[in-house]
Amino acid sequence: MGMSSMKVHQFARGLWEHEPSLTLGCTKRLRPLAPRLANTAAASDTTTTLAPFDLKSFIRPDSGPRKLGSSNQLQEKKDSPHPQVETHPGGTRWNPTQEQIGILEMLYREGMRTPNAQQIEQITAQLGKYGKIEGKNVFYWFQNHKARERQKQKRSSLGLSHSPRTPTPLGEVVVEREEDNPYKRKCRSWEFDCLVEGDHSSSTSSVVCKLDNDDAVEGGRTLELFPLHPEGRR
Amino acid sequence: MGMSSMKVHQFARGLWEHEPSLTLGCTKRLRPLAPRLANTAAASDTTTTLAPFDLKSFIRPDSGPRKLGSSNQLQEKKDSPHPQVETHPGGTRWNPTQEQIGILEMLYREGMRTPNAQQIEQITAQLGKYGKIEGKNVFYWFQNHKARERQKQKRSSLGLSHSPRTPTPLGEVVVEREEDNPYKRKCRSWEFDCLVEGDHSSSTSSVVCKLDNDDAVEGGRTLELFPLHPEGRR
DNA sequence: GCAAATTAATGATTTATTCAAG
DNA sequence: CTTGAATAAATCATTAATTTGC
Repeated sequence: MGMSSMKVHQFARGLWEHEPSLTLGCTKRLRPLAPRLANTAAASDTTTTLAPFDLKSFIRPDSGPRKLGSSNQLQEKKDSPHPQVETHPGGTRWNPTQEQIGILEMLYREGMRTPNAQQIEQITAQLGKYGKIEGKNVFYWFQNHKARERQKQKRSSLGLSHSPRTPTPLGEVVVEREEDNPYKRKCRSWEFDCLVEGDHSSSTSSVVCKLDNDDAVEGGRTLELFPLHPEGRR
Repeated sequence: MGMSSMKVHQFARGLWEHEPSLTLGCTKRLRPLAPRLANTAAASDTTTTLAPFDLKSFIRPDSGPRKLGSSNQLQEKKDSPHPQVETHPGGTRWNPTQEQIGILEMLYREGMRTPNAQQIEQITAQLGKYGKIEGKNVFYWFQNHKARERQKQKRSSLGLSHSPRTPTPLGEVVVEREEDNPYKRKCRSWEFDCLVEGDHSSSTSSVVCKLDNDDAVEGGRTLELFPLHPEGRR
């Protein structure tokens, strides 16, 4: 209701009041700064139980366990009474199986370099049959593999240092210079198959990702998405 | 269970066997302008309960399910009698409002540098009251802002005298050497509030993100997630 | 005054670098 | 050492402010 919107406004106003300098900031943008209005966005907050938006929680997330040499201002408290982020089961880092690696390498050989969200989704689903895996693993794998192939190439061109290892996929083709693309970009907004549904009361908006997969992965596998452009850039 | 794995196995094997023919050596994709709309993996079949995992669709994304404005020159501008861009009027990139910028800058000043997923979620929810925004926008904003502030600083230190016009907020805290952290990493897997549910028949696994937000923004707002570690690194 | 051309700023992606687990 | 994970740097792409010509 109006109440809630008021809340937000209050919050915002509070912020600004809190920072006198902010006014400066507002007029600071030299060039592209238009007296743009917030548009109707505000209107949209019709009935809402506004979220807390607790600044403190932002600045000093409970998750800030150890702070290395931060030494920044903002004292922190090292509490962690509520591990809100349940340490996901599975523990550490992804350890790909042979099958997974095989598929990934094949895809790479085929030319895949930066799969988009949709593709990653599918790949992940398939590789999941061979072992626990998440989208980010696929995402990172391609990034790392690409970068390291390039590195390897560069290195080999320089001084051929012994490269004893490498379970070389026999018959592997040298992937020479498969890159250096003209770099054409599309810059489109990413797209995922996400639906937004207004829902019951919920002080904060929560994101729920539902993956309707066939097999029952151990209930509760988290699925992460990430920023990816829809079409492979190239 | 065994069933599905077997199937996958088949699939995988198929891929490998396919490999030779797929060598895209010849299919130079200088221009991914794929006329072929074969899209839809969705359309595909369902012949098997197993997902398609169509390699072709991977290599040749065509991902533009819809709205893919195709890429470039080439016959674009095709009408669209229905200006009904289901994409929001802003269609393209995020254009922050003053309020949004103000809040973000404040948070930055407060010391926030790399908000974690949870934080971003909250920030996004709040900023959403002032205008359309997605998590990735917040994520990028912090990255860009941080990088550009650093850039600015470096430049000013190198160049001539210290910037005379610094609108330095009186008594404002020094921007501190907020960088060059010892780089301590936590290496945790990102976490978002995602749930996985096995679901009804569906040839392909699809991801559905449900945001139970209050305001009903034009139905169908896409929500993207991104890779973020749960706790701010530092 | 308005609209095309120019330009500054900045949003969005990719690449390079780095840290740390095994 | 190898490589998964994460961030920072570099780069591209698009928008809005400004300029220019009428």
